[in-house]
Amino acid sequence: MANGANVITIKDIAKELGVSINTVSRALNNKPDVSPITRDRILESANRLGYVPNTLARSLVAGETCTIGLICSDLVNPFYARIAQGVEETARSNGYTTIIASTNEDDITERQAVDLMRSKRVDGIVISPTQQSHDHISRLLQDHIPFILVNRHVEEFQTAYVINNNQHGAYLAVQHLVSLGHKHITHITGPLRISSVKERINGYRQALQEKDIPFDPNLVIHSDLTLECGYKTTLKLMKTKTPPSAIFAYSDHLAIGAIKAIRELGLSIPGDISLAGYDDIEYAQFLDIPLTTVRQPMYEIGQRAFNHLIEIIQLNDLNPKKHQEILEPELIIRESTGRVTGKISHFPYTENPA
Amino acid sequence: MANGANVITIKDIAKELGVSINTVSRALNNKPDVSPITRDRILESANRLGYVPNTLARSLVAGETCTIGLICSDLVNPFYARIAQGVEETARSNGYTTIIASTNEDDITERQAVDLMRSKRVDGIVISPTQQSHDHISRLLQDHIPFILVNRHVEEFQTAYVINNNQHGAYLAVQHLVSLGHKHITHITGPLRISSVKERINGYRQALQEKDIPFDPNLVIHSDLTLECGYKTTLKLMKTKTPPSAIFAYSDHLAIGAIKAIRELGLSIPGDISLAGYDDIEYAQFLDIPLTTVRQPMYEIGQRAFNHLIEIIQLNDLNPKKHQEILEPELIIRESTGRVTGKISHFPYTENPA
DNA sequence: CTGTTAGCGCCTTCAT
DNA sequence: ATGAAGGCGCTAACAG
Repeated sequence: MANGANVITIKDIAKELGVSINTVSRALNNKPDVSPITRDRILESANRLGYVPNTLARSLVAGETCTIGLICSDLVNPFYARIAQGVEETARSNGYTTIIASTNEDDITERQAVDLMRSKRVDGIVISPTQQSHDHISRLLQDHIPFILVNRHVEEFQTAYVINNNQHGAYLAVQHLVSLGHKHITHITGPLRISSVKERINGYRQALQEKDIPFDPNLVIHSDLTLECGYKTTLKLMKTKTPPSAIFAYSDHLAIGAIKAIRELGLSIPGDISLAGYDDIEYAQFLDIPLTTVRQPMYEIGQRAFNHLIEIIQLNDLNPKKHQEILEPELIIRESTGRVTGKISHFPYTENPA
Repeated sequence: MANGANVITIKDIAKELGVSINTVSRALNNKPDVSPITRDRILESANRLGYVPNTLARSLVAGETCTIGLICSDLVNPFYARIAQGVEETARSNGYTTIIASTNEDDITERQAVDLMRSKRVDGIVISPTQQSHDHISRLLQDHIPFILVNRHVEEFQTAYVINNNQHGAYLAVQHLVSLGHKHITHITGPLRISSVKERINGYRQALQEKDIPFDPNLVIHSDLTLECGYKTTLKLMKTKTPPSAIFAYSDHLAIGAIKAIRELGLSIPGDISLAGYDDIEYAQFLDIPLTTVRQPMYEIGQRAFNHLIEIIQLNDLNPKKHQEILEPELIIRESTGRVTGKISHFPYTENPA
């Protein structure tokens, strides 16, 4: 654009044809009040010269960009990629363009991304927030910028969101492990500031409680939500004196890291240790050991997030409660979970009953 | 933006402070000729009101957007996701924003994406082309819009590109299979219009030729480049009278589909059949059977593509030859390939020597 | 049916 | 050091 690019404008067309620029504008926008002959000449000319409308100028006057922003932590993570796909495809089929920004779970990057989106005057934003701070969220709220949260929600404010029922999903996974006889179940998860982390811990506790298994806070390990951290955490965990007989990982990504560690230690899944994940990313079924996991509908989350957002934008709907949606997850039992064998595990609870 | 969003402009700041709008503009852009006191007042006001500059307006006058476009087939595919990450992170650290569009390997969508980018007046475009048609590419060329191809290149034109040495990569993989005793090697690949498909076939032939194994065109199967197609193609292939003893898949994604099929048929890898992929996506090492594959540096491809593009943009460099780069791939041997066993394979070549 | 005028938000050039 | 004028490309409102 800055270069010597051949970018032609309606002015060029107008000049060539000896008409006024807004006759050109009207013809190009299929507005009435243009004679068929003139219209044809203009269309022909535009086509021949390779006219491409300048969206910047158009948006500047229209006051809308038909563009939405999507802010999430990591597009290389298939989980977010799938949500992004849901948002993008739905947006596109509704005439909207999506701008995506990755934050790498970094607060500053997230705030910059929000500013970027705002400076580009997107009509609305979909955010999967890092939840390290939230004044940029509250600013969106007070400036009446349409936005919706996905995966996570900020308890401090009433906002629109689309999440899955994290507590119930975690409950299903842990209940499954418990039903296989596991009592010593470690939950590897992320930072406690994240709403879904909290909710899944609640589900974990709920499932234990139901079977009168005491809750041991030491069994909840807070790492970072990366494959690498899943690997390191599991490695350390399995080398302790009392390794668990089962692991419930916050995400499939974390679980994949766990698989790597378990394999490296020469242990077998589920023979030595059972493993369950969360999300059901596409690769979960192709893994070393097909992974038992809790499926959440990523694509649909993206899709519905956009649908809510578009309503907020177009109806200028300021009541967030109408746009808070919780989708139900589903337990997918594959081969990474099995009956407790006690091969490597010590059972402190039964040995030293509370 | 269309809604009642509180979006404030330099005009608002000017009005509040009783100064002219371009004093505000100068202060906000750290230009000289503003008294310290005025500058402070303006900055304070901007900050307090939550001023966010309007990039649309700024770009309109500046004639550049500091935005680039990235067009590729599928962001959910970790291969493209990784390239996208390379582009996006490099762009961001250079002050550029990236707009991404997925084409699903569809020609019309690709052309629409190009038009979208052009209408948004991106400063340049990175494209992994579908190669079904190329007049949109030639239009970029004749309109002097800076762009660079990745992964694939269009032979018809001299353009900038960053690709990997596909022929050599394929050669390495097939040479490896041949060295394990395989003679009946099927190559599952994509449509012949794609440059990398052609080049990898050449590498496949080269490796066979070197060991005087006759080339049988029937062993090159053209499917689509999706996991699903890899699955279906392999299923059909393994049910024929003369299934191969090894498969070289165009991509890891295709190979994962093949794994699914092979597993479903109750066959073992590499016991019954050896399998090699291409790309080395992150999951390749965590698969059912860790996959032997040809690693190409996806992140670096994205990174270098941006670096070339920025040169083309800033130096208005119209000599594409300086921006044609071929990166070297690397064979990664894992567990999905092994010595030929002849368990399920018939060897038409040795049985019926040519 | 067509042209003129004005303005979206911002920046550049030239006066003051 | 500051303001006024003009224009980026486009569209809306009005005039002819």
